[in-house]
Amino acid sequence: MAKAKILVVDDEEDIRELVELNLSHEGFKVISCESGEEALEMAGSELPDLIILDLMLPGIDGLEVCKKLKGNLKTENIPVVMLTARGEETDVVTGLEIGADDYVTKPFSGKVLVARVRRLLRKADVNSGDKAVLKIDDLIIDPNRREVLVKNKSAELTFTEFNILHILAKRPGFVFTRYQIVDALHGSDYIVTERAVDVQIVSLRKKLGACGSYIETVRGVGYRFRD
Amino acid sequence: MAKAKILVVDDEEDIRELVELNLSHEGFKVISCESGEEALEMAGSELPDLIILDLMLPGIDGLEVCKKLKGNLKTENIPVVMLTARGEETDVVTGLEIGADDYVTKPFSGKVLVARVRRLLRKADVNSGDKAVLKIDDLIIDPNRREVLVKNKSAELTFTEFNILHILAKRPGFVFTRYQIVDALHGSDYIVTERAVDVQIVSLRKKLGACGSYIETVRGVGYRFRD
DNA sequence: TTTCGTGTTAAGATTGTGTTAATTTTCCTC
DNA sequence: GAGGAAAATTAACACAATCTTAACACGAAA
Repeated sequence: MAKAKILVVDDEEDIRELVELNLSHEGFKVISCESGEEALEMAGSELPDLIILDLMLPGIDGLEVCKKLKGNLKTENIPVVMLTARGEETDVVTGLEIGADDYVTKPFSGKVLVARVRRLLRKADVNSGDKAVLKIDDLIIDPNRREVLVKNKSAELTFTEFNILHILAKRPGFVFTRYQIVDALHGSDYIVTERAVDVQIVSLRKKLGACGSYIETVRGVGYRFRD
Repeated sequence: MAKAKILVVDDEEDIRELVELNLSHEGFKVISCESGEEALEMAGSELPDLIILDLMLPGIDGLEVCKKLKGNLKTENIPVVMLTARGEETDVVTGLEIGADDYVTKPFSGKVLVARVRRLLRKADVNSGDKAVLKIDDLIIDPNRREVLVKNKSAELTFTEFNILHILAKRPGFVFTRYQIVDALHGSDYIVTERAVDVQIVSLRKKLGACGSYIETVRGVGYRFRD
């Protein structure tokens, strides 16, 4: 997976920095915040690949944040690691019931934390089902290689082009509005013109050559991959 | 989605106008009021698609309004965006607990606000449950694909044709006046001749071929989908 | 710096939608 | 039934909305 983005939520600066240091040292992209509210907001807008969540937070506490995350379609699949102090085991149980995916008790070693994170990311990666190779007639889309073959010849797509194609092709026939596409690409409240999508579609079709027509425009709505 | 109606509640005229300007510029229909009491009244009578609610209001404050909205069957599903000044974070927490769907802190950029509004509307749209596939004998209507099959052959409907068919078919036997149809398509106060609907119906029937007769005209009233 | 990816803007092409008006159908009354 | 009025259908046209495309701007990476 391309450098995973991890959201760290803790109100104690020491701990937050410790966690950040460990993770970024291992090549993860780290974003962070101090409160539950911010966490919910950032989870929705940044769509991190994993969230490390302290149990004790001012305002909405970790349990509540977790519950909300798991209750939201958009964030429900983001793995959550709970950070707890020893002696809060009761809450840990509750956390797991609520849908946290793992927990680490303070004090913890950086290595342990990183190992847990890696494990969860691998799991999520496998479960995401986004790695299946799609074959549609002369078109082969391989998410693992990030490679697209048209009549067995490689089409050099850019990052965004590939993602759009993948999004559409995963659900053939299903219509996506331009904003749904933008949402899937970047988080929500990523601000662009609808035309930006059109432009990508144009060059995507061009690069797909004969298979370009697989991408249909649905006037007044958006785009879809031919079924 | 037909032009969404948005209720803006703020006692400061500047802010209200700023919000209104941004939203109407983006094609939303905007209604507004200055107090919590009016907000509750208008929410009930106008049933907006979304409400933007300032936290600080004279009389009933934003939190209270939100709570009442979410506690009322009729309005509980209307998404609420809270407007707060920086430093009112504590209230934001409460706001989210109470059921506000998002919040934007002042000062805010118009683009961010619009992006948030769009996101919530999309979410509401997806959750609205209007995505069920309808099957009536040889006719299959799939809102996700925006596709209509007549005897398993795709009928290429335009945006409006599809919407009209969907509106009628969702309630077989139920008669819709031409104006009800227009209202459902575009908001109310969209000005057209009744004949405009007739024209759409004609080409709709033509494209539906054998299934065209499923759409019955009810003389002097409007149209209905055969039961 | 140069190149490449991405987003914006605006002009042009295409398709969709609404109006008008002539024509046909329906239904009511005689 | 026949006549007539009201309503619905239909086709032709105008214009409006939406999509496409090209040219440009900007920032990040090479």
